[in-house]
Amino acid sequence: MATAREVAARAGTSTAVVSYVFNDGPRNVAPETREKVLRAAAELNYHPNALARALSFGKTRSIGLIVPDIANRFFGELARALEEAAAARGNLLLIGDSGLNPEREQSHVAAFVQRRVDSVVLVSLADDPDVAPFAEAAIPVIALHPLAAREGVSTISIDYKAAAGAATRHLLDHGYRTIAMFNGPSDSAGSRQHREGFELALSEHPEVAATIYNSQISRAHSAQVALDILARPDRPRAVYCSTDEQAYGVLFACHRLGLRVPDDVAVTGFDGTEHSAYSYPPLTTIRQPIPEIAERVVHLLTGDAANLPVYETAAFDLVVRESCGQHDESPAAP
Amino acid sequence: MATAREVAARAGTSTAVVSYVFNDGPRNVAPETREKVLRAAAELNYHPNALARALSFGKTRSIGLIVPDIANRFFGELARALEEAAAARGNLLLIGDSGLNPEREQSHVAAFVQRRVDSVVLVSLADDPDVAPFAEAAIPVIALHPLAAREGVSTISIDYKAAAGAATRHLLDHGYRTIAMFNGPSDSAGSRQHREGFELALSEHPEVAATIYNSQISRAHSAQVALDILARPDRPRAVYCSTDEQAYGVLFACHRLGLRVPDDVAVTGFDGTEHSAYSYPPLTTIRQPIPEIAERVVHLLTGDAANLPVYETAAFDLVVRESCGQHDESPAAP
DNA sequence: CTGAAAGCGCTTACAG
DNA sequence: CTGAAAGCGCTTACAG
Repeated sequence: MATAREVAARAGTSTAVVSYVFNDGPRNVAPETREKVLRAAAELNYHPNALARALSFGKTRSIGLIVPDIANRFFGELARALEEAAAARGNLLLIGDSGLNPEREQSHVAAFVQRRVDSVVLVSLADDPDVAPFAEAAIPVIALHPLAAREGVSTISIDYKAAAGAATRHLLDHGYRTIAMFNGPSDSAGSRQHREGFELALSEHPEVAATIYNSQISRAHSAQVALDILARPDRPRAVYCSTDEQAYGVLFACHRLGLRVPDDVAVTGFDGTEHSAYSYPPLTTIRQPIPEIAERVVHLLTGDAANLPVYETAAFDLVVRESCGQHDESPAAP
Repeated sequence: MATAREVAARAGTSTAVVSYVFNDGPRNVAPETREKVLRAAAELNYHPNALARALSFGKTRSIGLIVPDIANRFFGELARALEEAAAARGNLLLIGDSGLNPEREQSHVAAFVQRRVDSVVLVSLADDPDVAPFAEAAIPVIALHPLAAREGVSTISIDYKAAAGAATRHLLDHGYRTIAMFNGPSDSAGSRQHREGFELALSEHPEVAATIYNSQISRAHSAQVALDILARPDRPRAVYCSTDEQAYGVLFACHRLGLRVPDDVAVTGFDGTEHSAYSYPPLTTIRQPIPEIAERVVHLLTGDAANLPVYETAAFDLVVRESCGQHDESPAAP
């Protein structure tokens, strides 16, 4: 690979000027000199070494993203949106996939510190992730989920409790009086907010029988749990799911058991990725504004760090489709 | 961030020794000295700067991955498997998502060259991607799809033609005599092989009426195309899809149109990600051996570059589920 | 407008 | 076993 030194030699100038040309500054370069440099660079196929540049400049122009599971559609859409927003500002997004393994997550934290990413977007597997390495390295972090302890870590997310309430209330408005909740596997801040929203909505309807179950965030496990619960004679009339993935598992179980959705069992999801419109039947769900969140996050992370930390709430939508029941003008008892 | 110099000073030794300790070589270090270094490093919270290390060492211990769309489950599972295999060898996987945008793909090529990844795993949007920048930088590339021109670029993939033939033959064995093919959008080497395998299988059955359609690799678009085709009176009895995503779109269209799968329309997919087992009905599909391919790719890429290029074929499975028809012992006409 | 030189934080022959 | 020093390929005050 050609170096700036070689380009400079061929152009009959110095490495300083090569740098000025490729960075459009910080000094001006005479038009002819610039031309000569560009020509020499093209002839030698010069690609500035980003490592050396970063080492010298002190910034890598890269943002690290840590997600629990990149194969999960929600995180895939998130990564795509962040990548786009980052690229628009000349930044590279480095994706670290934890693969649902907390140790892997920690190793990504270490890797990102060592690679000196400028900032980090974190969706942790842990309720209270250890972000000390980032703090010590003065690397700003924005978490996209509720954190147990907010010690200086920025947070941008929807109001899970309010969203959970909205979905639950929609089920209640349909007239369903036995409702199961499929919540996430652990007692995390996130699942706690789901539960609080769910229970708050139900508290207005003391006659409603509700049960809370936990399942992993995967179709496979959710299906397994649902297969058991929905086969019982006292199966719930409606199921609130804390993720679309879990909802797909419940839909699968319904089909397996010959139960019709929404006629026998109503289902709502949560996250609202594009695929939720293509399930059978299409899924009623809470849509998270992924592009807006991504744009906002990258804006903050590439801007003045003095504006951080930040604790922001993004707006969500309840997207009503067919999995929860008829869309009557009057959403009364079916 | 503490530097090796500061650690050395605190430990009363030199940066060379700090390096020897953190790299376990290339020179030995006396046990007490090592202890002192480790203690000083811990006290100062030292994290070696990977950029400086890479600049000096000449290797970044990172592998670049370029995929067409990270939100597509197939590429998500691929990224997850590659990440795992890379991590097992102390390498970081950098994921570049092209977001179905060829320009973005090219910018990832440039970014990876500038960041001096040690090697690249490529799934291109183009039939004949421009990998010259990698060649010039002496960065080995393994493509995971058939390439139009094999000019020195390694390739590891299943035999698409044989797999397409297997799926098509399965449909024929069920007795279906009008079969539509949903192929990818472009005239790429990949879609050509799908078509060849499809047509070769059909050539043994001149009585079969087959039509080939093209759709993008997305549920949304495939559903749209299928909604049109399957609403016609002369709709096909079976649909061969060149990806699971397209198959999900076809399933959606069937449900929308009130057609039963497989009783009215049989469907097969291609790729065989985990989700194919949870569709309604579960999808008959060709399963690609993602973990094996990932393992093999990373093994080759982190090994001796003299072994490259390589042109390998991985084994596939035909996974028979319910979307194609009854699983009788005797797969005859239904 | 341009160049010589120091410095970013490591690694590694080379001496000792 | 250990250290002084050169070098990886850039950027950027500092002079001119």
